[in-house]
Amino acid sequence: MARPTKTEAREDTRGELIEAAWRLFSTEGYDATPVEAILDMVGLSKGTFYYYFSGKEDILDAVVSRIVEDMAKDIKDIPNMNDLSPMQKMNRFMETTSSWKLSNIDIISETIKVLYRDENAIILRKMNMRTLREFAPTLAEIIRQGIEDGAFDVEYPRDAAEMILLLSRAMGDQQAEDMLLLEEDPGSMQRIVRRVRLYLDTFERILGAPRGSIFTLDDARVEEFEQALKGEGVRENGS
Amino acid sequence: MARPTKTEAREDTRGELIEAAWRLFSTEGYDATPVEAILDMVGLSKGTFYYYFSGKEDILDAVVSRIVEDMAKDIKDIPNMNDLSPMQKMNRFMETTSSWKLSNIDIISETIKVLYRDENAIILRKMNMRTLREFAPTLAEIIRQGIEDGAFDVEYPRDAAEMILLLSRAMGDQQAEDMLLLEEDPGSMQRIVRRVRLYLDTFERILGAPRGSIFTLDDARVEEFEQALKGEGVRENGS
DNA sequence: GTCTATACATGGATAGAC
DNA sequence: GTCTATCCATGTATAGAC
Repeated sequence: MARPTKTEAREDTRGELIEAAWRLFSTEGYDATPVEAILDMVGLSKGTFYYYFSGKEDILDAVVSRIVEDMAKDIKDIPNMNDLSPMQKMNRFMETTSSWKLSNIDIISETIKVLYRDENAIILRKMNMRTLREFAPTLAEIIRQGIEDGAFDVEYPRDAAEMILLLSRAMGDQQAEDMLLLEEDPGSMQRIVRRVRLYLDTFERILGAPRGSIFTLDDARVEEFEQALKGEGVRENGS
Repeated sequence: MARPTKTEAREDTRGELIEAAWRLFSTEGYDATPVEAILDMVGLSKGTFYYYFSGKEDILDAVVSRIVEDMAKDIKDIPNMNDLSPMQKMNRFMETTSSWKLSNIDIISETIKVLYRDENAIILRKMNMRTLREFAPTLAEIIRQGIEDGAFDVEYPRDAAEMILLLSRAMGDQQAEDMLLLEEDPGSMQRIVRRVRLYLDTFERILGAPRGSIFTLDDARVEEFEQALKGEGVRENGS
């Protein structure tokens, strides 16, 4: 693994470091990843690291920023998508941001297992703080539109937005735990579905939207959910 | 600071270590506290530490256990307090557990400032996990009683209980942040009150309780809140 | 069973040359 | 902008006294 010469590959050293850091943090954990390991992966040495970052926590911040900003790109436009109803916008928002997005549950499941370990609490904390700050305004705007539209009944859109984001974070926490349990106890599937329903219900209540008007978790969706989870964990009985 | 001889004071070495650890973790932070510092405070040396604990994270677990179990003692009986209505039990529960308990805000505010620093995320995480597990059954029981009583309308008490605990955790997070901001921007007081109201409102909605039936944040309470916060931070103008 | 003293390895951070 | 060399704090482990 010879280090590439200056003239070729190395044109975004900082970016490479961030990417390598994320790859390691998300597979090994934050504490468990020595700065050295990041450097090794990219083929650089210590001095260089401290040229680009003030310390280990600094590169974690950079990693988090990159991830959150990537997501932010996808949601910033939602309020302007005039072919969508407020409710559809809301759904789109939730689908884009929520880590419990079903479609790629198998892809991220390994990552989740790592991130939700106690020692990595700092990663999630930073993520959550950033997402709250970055996403709340957009979500508030969607809510505001919903109010005008008569779909929602909320007094303070910004507060409601933050509350919803906090709630979905909590939901993510729960689901991460549930997913781990699921590997040994497939019976906990019902509990998961029950919880998701309760969360969705609460969202609606916060928004003052009629029950079932948004975020319906219909049987098809549950089915999809189960499939995704089965792809994980219980691979042996390929039924 | 002579070390006490074996015959006298040292009869609960483990307990002393836990207490010292908490004192340091809550003032200096977890990472920032070397195991050495804990030992110094108690007057012991390294070997002793590893006799009682398997490592640094182990003593953190012990600290968290002690705190959570202390709180648990105070709430375990609430369901049996037959002179209280379900709503009153609910209120009692919230008052006992919530870190946003107003009465001692000035006492704990320094601690909060430390605990809510990113690097200490692991402490809060462990706390939250434990509280959820320890308190959810009791809270679920209270809710169950409320359902029988007709005060609440909930389908799955246990799920609702967990949801409420998650929500109060989120509330704690927000308030911790707000409190820090408050020191530079006293105008954020309104936002705090607004948020608390929204949270209380959401609690009620989750419980299917009539609006305003529980958790009322009346003006007297707000006043109390403001006083408590003024005692903190803005001490210079003793108005 | 309880504690002291000490050794060791890891890993974050810095200084300064090229 | 990148490297080498080095420092030093600190978590962890162990040998052995009482």
